[in-house]
Amino acid sequence: MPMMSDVGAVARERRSAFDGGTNVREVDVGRVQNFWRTVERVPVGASISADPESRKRQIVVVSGWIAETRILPDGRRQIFAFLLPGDVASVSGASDVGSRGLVALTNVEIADAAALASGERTSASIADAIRQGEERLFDQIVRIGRLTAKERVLNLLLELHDRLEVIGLVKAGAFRIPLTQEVFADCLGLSVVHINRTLQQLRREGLLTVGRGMVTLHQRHRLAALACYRSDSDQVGCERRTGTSRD
Amino acid sequence: MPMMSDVGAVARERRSAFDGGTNVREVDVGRVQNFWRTVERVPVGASISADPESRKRQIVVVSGWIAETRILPDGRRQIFAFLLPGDVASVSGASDVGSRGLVALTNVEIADAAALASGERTSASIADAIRQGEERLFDQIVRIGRLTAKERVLNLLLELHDRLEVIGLVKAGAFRIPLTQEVFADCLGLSVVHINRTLQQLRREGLLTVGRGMVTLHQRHRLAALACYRSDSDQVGCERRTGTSRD
DNA sequence: CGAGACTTTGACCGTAGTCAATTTATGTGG
DNA sequence: CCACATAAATTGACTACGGTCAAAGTCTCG
Repeated sequence: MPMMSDVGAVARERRSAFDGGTNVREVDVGRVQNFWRTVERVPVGASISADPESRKRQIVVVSGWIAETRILPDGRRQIFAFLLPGDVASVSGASDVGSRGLVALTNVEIADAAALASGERTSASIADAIRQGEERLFDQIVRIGRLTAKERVLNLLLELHDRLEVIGLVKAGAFRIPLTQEVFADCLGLSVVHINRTLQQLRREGLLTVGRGMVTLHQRHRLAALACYRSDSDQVGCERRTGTSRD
Repeated sequence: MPMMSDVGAVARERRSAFDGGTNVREVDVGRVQNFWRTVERVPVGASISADPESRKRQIVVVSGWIAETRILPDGRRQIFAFLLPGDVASVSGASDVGSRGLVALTNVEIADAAALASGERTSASIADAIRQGEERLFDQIVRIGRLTAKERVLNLLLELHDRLEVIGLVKAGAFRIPLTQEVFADCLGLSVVHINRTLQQLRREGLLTVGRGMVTLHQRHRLAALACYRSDSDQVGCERRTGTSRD
């Protein structure tokens, strides 16, 4: 039985992402309409690059999942982060080997961040989204630099859970992740096989339920401790750290 | 015979860091004087935190090395980046477990970035320094996420070499690194023992010379390929990627 | 010269990777 | 609605890169 999949069927997350995602409410109607005019659709698997003329540009994810990646000349791939509805990212021109690139993991809708940044409240929330994105890079570094495979998987799932919850994409503790185990592996610096085995172990331990693109985390609090997970500001405890660890 | 050490004797890098480091020349005298007035000394080992009142602040490294780190509740440590003369970083209040903190790896001199950001040229170069710092975070993620121990060490050394060269701290291909093998390990997500063995291997292969806080990289071009190193914009080739690799 | 901080080494272990084959979706055309 | 092709998830066997422990060996410096 498959665990995750659905790399393309989850794109209709919903338009209302911004109602809860970034704090963009209370913007006057004119600007909102102008904003929606810039929305653009990107199909699964497509890479998002800036128009040839316009050097750089910042986009806001309206719906769908995007992966920020880099491909090494020998084929190895590293995914830096996942962009969810409400997230902001800057797009560079080239998406070739060696540089950073954005790839749509599902059908995606993106819009121009500039079109939103008209009011001070909106531009402030955009700046905030960017800051959070940077903050997550540090978590990512800790994850692949100092956590074990099990901790990495849990930690990432916890982060995704919390981020999705904020934008209302978690129902009854469960949420969709349109991620292939391979994508997971490339994000966490592990091999697909090992990701697979780690997930199974976590399932056997009853820590989570995963399959068909859906994930449910059980015992959130305990998981946070197990994965050295720190939700945004508060930091949680973390087990082990003495000699060999089995478990 | 020791390889690296000198965790504290290398702080007098030189005042002229900015002459070549960031593009801050041609600023009027008044501002420069005002800037130097904000310079502050930090002793080796001390952690740099923002004053209790002033929430956040940005600093510019004038001389010495700083490590941007995070300590996990169980003691594991991850170093995100090394800050060299000319680099800019934002300091948060707390430097406790779980959050990001700056630690002086040598005696350090730092100044207020704000004091520099008066002219448009200066503030532009500061923004540039920040952007480069962010860019390096991605390299760091690739390093610990997808490179082997040997590649990580070489890659980091190459980066440090290039950064130090720009600010004139490389003489005859050699440069000082006031880094303990332990610091190296915590940055690259490896154990001290393995860092030690990797360095020895690299030495035996004649790829580099290291000891007494000095490092010299031999065959730069070949190293870049071996370590998947991409100097700033251009990307270099990368070997291996098929089955077991000995070497 | 002794204490403490670093670097080295050796022995041994285990987490995670590689290969390759199998099973299970998912999707498409008839 | 079924056969087949393809993508994704699993498994088993075996390997190796990197970690842990612990005991030297070196430096540095007061």
